[in-house]
Amino acid sequence: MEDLLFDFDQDGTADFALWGQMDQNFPFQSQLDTFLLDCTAATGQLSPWSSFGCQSVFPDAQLTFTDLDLQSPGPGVCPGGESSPTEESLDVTKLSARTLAPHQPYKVQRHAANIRERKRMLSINSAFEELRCHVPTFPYEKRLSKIDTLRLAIAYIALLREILMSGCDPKSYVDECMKSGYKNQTNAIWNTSGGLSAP
DNA sequence: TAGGCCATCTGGTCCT
DNA sequence: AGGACCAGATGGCCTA
Repeated sequence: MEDLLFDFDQDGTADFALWGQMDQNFPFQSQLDTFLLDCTAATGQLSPWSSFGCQSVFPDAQLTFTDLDLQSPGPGVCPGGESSPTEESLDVTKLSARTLAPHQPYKVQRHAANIRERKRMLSINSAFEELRCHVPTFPYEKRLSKIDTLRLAIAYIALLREILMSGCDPKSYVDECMKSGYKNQTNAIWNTSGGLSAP
């Protein structure tokens, strides 16, 4: 599923679509993401190229938050289903004044580590979003998955490299690809989710 | 309903 | 010692 085939013969507009921007279907994540991105940026852990502006929401969350009794009892176990991030954010807000239970140092450390990990993943995700904005897609395509984003980026870079090496006008090069059937030197395929075939 | 994708938690390892 | 990074496990959501 989710096959993205950059068929240069698709229609007469394909060559321009290649250079255009981009994913129109991108739903700018959830309120939570925005919320936590705010927090992340406030703590200076956002990826350096991110352009998200933000305010600190609970910058000291690592130090203040948690009702340890509400923590999940084990890996992946969340009471009442996965506690939605929004719910957790609310909990954090509600509980921010609480102090950490001194007799549960492991849980405190573990929870702090969880928060750091979440922030780290958010910074990775923001980098993926940034990358998605630089990988050409057709407007009607749905949002690229992470793996598709990486694969398309690889293929796109390969194409750009070939254009540079060729010294041709980019549009002429693409036109030539369309006529002859595109196959680049690295055998990268403009096809996602099916996997890039190795050279 | 199965499979894909994703977020989150967790424990281990490495680095500073 | 504490933080960053990583991979495995788990569960939720979405789509064909």
